[in-house]
Amino acid sequence: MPWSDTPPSRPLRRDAERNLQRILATARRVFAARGLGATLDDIAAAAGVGVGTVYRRFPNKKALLKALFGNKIRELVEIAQEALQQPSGWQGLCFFLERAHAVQAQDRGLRQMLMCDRDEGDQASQTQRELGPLVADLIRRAQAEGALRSDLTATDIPLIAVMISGIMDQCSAVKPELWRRYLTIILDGLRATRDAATPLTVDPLTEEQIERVMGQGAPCAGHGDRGAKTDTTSRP
Amino acid sequence: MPWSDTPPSRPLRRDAERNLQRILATARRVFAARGLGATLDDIAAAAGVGVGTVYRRFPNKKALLKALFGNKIRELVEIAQEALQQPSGWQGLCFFLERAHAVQAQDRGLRQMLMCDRDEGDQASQTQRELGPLVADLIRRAQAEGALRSDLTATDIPLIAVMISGIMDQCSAVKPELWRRYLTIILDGLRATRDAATPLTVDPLTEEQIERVMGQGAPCAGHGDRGAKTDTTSRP
DNA sequence: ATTAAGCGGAGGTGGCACCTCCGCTTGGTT
DNA sequence: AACCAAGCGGAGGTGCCACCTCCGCTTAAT
Repeated sequence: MPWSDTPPSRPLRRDAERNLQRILATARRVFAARGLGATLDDIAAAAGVGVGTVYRRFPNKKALLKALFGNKIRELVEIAQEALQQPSGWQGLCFFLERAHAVQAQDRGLRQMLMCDRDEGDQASQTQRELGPLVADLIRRAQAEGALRSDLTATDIPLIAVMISGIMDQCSAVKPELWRRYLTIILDGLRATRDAATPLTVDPLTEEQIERVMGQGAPCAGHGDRGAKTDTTSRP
Repeated sequence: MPWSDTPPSRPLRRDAERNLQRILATARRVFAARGLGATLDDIAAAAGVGVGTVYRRFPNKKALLKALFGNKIRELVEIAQEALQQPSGWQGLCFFLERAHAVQAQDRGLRQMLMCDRDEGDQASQTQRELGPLVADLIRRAQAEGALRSDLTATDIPLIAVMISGIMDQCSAVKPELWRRYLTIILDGLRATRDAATPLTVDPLTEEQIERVMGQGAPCAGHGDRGAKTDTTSRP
């Protein structure tokens, strides 16, 4: 299964198979916790194997990522399909946003994958093309009922995901479920009309927690990403 | 003024003064456009001077940043004060969120500064401590009127900023004013009750634009930040 | 017992940001 | 006009870190 899709040339030796599984499991865990920036060296160490062992199974980091995230993204399509079964369009939309973000909440690497790391023909963007029509349908239905504000479009959904992801990235270490609080607020903003606000079931961050999240020593280590050098106004 | 706060040891030579101003102006522009990750080498080149010239005026990058962002952050305090003058609490809150984010929209570096790069006693976190009570007041007033949902707290404000910043970071190159669309939605989510949804005055991204924003080749270059190596559960 | 498959992890490679240093240039002064 | 300290440029030093390779040793399988 790894190492491109060459047919099962021959079964691996038992220890090798065990190591492979260890690597996959550890990689999932590490990328989920630390994001795609985690190095294969880190993963090897965490899995208790040498780097060489990782590189024998996967020619490079990208190949490992592909192996890991291939199906994960299909999950979103399944959630959208299940959402379309919901009794009302509005419920369907809520269901989708809730579940899709719950999946992303577990996995920082997946978030980065969805936000920006796609490259051309891989499953990621392909699956996302499948997702598009389903989401458009969810929106259409909810609007037809008059429940969803009429000026919302399909392209708003990924940008809602961008907002919620921001919360997760900043806060998951301190309060992993906090994103639900803000999704509730956003959903209240999406309703065409409503009376009372939906009660927030997740408590806000305390002053002390917010200090920890925004304060000194937070991520951005070394100022992280240094901004595209290539000008952002034109594209080849 | 630069180089710590030693008294005006002696006026600079005319050409040196000109270069200093060039450096400051360019640094503002570059950090605003590319974020704090921009290098002093980049800034020097953009300003048409050598790196050495930059380092003669500022001992290191941090010093330059301090010189640039000192006042910028006070601006937010002033906005909050002006917001407290508004006729209603709700209008005040809207005014504050609108204006405060408008300032951040112009400046990616400022955003990063506010989100995470503070270190202990500098003006940034100090000013932010000033901001706290003002924001708390804005919220109290808007709730007293019954306009703002009663379960919102002061710590929600910076997290709304996190969400909106996410939009700006992803989209400012493609559609700089897009954040207003999502702020409108969030504000509609913050109202205690409402009838119709506030019309969105900013158009959504087109399919083609969203492709450009999320698609292949986006930021995250090299996967940027590689996730705290130090465990996030304890702090010394 | 034999042997190919597998293993580990030191180290090579490349890239990048921060900053220093020193020989040349130039504004200001006398 | 002549002098010289202040200023300048930018090549290059330093440190760091991620990716990946290589080869002598170990071990499962026959």
